[in-house]
Amino acid sequence: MGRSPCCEKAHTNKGAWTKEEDDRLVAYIRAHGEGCWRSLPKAAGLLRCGKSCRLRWINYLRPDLKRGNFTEEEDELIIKLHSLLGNKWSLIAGRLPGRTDNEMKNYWNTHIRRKLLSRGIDPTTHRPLNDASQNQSHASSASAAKQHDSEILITDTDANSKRPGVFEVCPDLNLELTISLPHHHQHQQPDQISLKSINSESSTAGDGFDFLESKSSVLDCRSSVTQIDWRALTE
DNA sequence: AAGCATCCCAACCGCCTTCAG
DNA sequence: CCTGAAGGCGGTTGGGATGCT
Repeated sequence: MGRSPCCEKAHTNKGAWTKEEDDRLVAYIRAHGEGCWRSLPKAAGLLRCGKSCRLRWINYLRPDLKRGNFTEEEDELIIKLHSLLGNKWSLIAGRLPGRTDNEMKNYWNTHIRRKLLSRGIDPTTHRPLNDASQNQSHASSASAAKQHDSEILITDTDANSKRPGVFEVCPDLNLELTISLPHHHQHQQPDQISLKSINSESSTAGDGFDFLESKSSVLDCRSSVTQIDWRALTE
């Protein structure tokens, strides 16, 4: 049995937002902050589903959004993050300040896919398009992420749990990714999950992974729910 | 100028996870 | 522990914008 609808659909608007609706939503959130999305529409005088309000705010109305074209640096960063994370758009977006997961997803599907294809690279596997046998015998990290999700891509902090093959797409990358679980409750000690590269023979992260230069950088994902700690182990 | 095709992106849908009761 | 509500995420779609013939 599916979940009940998030709101009373019979009395909600759908489709494009009007200027007035935007104004109401912005004014309400400025006054009260982001609170309970379910109750927000009624409180703000909007005939919208709470989820719709949340999406509109996060993807379009938030003041910290960076609108406009993506830079070449952002393009390359997105490609590299996608090769590591697969279609984890919210995680990728969290690495690019002012960008949203929806924007990332759209941009990937409309621009970057094409860009990679024109380079002869499979946008799903990040391997050369004519490398069919490789594609079959070696699951990329992206597809691995899709198929096995956290089971493989996210290992625990125990180095012994490393599994071969996960990071084949970036064999010389020595990367540790630590994901802190949500801090909803401040009293809780956040558990940590980390990603470690398998092949640490090469000590340099020199194949363009400049974004990993800093030894420890914390990023806040868009939702502020998850924190990720990327570390390049470049010793 | 008109009609059609394609592109782009905002918004929706449905599923999953989290958490409170 | 179980259940349902709510938030969050990724996939998909509708329709306006743009390009092409």
